[in-house]
Amino acid sequence: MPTLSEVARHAGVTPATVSNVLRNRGRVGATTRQRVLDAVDALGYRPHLAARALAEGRAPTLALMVSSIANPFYPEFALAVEHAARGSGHFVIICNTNEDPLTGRAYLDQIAGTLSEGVLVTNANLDFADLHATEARGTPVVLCMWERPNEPPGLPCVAVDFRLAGELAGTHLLTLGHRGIGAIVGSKASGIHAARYEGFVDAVRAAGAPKGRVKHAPDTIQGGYTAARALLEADPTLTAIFATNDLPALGAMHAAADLGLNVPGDLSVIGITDIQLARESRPALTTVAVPTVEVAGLAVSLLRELIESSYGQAGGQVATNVPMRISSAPQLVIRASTGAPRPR
Amino acid sequence: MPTLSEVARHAGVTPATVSNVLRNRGRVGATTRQRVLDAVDALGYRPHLAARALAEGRAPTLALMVSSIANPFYPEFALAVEHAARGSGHFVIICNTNEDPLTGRAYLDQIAGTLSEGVLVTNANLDFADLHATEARGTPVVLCMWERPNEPPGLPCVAVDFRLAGELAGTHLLTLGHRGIGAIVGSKASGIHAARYEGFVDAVRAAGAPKGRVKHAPDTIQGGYTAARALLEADPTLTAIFATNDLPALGAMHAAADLGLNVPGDLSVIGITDIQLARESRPALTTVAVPTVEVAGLAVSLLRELIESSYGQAGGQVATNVPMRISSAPQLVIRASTGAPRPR
DNA sequence: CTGAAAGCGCTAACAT
DNA sequence: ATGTTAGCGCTTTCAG
Repeated sequence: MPTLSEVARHAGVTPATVSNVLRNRGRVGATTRQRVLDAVDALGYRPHLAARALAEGRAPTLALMVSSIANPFYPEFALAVEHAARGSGHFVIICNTNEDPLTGRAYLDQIAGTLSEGVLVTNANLDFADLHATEARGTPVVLCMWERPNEPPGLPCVAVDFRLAGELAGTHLLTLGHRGIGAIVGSKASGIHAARYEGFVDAVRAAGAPKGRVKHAPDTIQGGYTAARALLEADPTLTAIFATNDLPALGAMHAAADLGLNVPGDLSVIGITDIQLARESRPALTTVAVPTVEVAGLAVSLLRELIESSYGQAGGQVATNVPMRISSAPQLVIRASTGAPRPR
Repeated sequence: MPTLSEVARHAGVTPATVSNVLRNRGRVGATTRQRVLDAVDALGYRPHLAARALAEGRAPTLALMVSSIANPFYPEFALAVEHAARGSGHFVIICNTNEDPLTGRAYLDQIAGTLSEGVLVTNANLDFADLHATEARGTPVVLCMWERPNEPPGLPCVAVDFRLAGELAGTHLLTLGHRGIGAIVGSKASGIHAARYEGFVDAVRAAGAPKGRVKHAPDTIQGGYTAARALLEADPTLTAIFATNDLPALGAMHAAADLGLNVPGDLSVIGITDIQLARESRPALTTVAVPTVEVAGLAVSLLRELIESSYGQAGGQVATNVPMRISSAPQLVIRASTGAPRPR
């Protein structure tokens, strides 16, 4: 691998000049520039990113913390993040925490500030203290999916109004005429889906409808399946199920199938997020769509801003107030899994 | 962020000594070592990975080239790769090529050898010439899912006997009694699923069964859906569908549902790979499982070996013969989407 | 067993 | 418009 100096020698100039033409800095004569450019591709020169990172004091990567990329929401989000990141010349390192705060901390300790100049956090079950620590050490952090626009966390974030998402789902079901509605809410350790459920409950209460049954479940198809069966067996009069995420909603549809229930004839099912699979399930899942791509874009651009401004600052303590971006509102997407309850 | 020298100063030793204790190199006195260790965590020191990479002449990351991480197979594979990579202290950078060779090349040009010391390639539709070029520049490359153990590519790889996978699928259907079988084969530009289809055809031919219809389709649920409908409409007597991948197989099941066909009563469906979704579909998909985790492990360890040995070599030209690892055989996993054909 | 010194490949003032 | 000079933070001979 040829180095900058080799290119310089080959072109009969100094390394500084080569560096300048490569990054369009100090003005360089048109003829010299051409000579350098020729040398560059004569030798097949590629800048050494690690060397550059060291010299610039900044790394060309962003770390994306996810609990497990096997959950289909994350790949979709990761794709959008990568797209946005490339726009600013960043590569993205995927950090699977497997829901383990220690793994998360290990990642943060190792790469934050040394290999990545910024950290994007999805619901990866990380320790907030660790996040604050990495921020204090000078590496900006942004939370990608904060669920409560009205209750900012202590960290920069992009928020999505998930309470509204829950409300929209509830209202849709109510409007259709459902009164017996079961709810499957993601447990995720820290009751992370609480806002979604609150929105749902508010909608139901506003309609003066009887509050239905609730069951907590892991954020998986299987989790939703089990929860739905339990719900339906405990109360066979339920005509609809609301899940705080698409995966459990999909599981609920499977449960219905196994119970001989037709969706949406006998049971309506609605989720939240609108992952790819929601479009591809049979019947297609009605859900409340979260603007995933937009959120990824907002998160990356907020992170970039924080990164830029952090290089102005002295130590690590950056901004005075913690910034929050709010995504556009979640939107109800009516597909085939919901319909009017039919008298049984 | 404290540096090595600061730690050294704090501990009253020189940087060299700190480096030594941190990496257990030159022998260091127990007492000095302790002093250093204390300084390290008194200051909260973290090694600067970019600096280390530069000094060592090697980077702590591996690049994983995928066509699009949105295809559910890749996240599963990526997870396994990351797990294996962490075992050797590597982070993994996800490179989505979106099937575009130019994007792939851009990634290779930028990170291979400067930010990543090795490249893992899945069916990302890259230009082989580019791959050879990065290899020639000294960065090892390994193909993760070569489909023909008997026809090694010119690159190091881990091969899976996909011909056998196709054969297993075909045999299963034949054994069940099917005679009218439709096939959906992934197009993927370069007819990448040819081996799978050949195996299937061989099985069918060996049984003296009439060769059924074939339809090419993209490797998606939608692609399988469309292809299956076409197949079924063209020949309603088909009692089974073989798809060269799980996603199209899932699509075929949806098509069956929309056509009012019961699976497996009216139509049996089988795929290849055994992605997570295959287990979670209704009915659960019968498929031929590929040892994904094993493949990821083999790929990473082969890559590691190539990396180590490449540091011995002078320029870039490494081994004399191109290594190939072969995974254990694909295995039929019978679930609920296949059964005996019922007379219609 | 520990220190001194050179340098990885690049950037960034500052000179010229 | 180009060259000089210092490093970035770490590793690594080679001395002591």
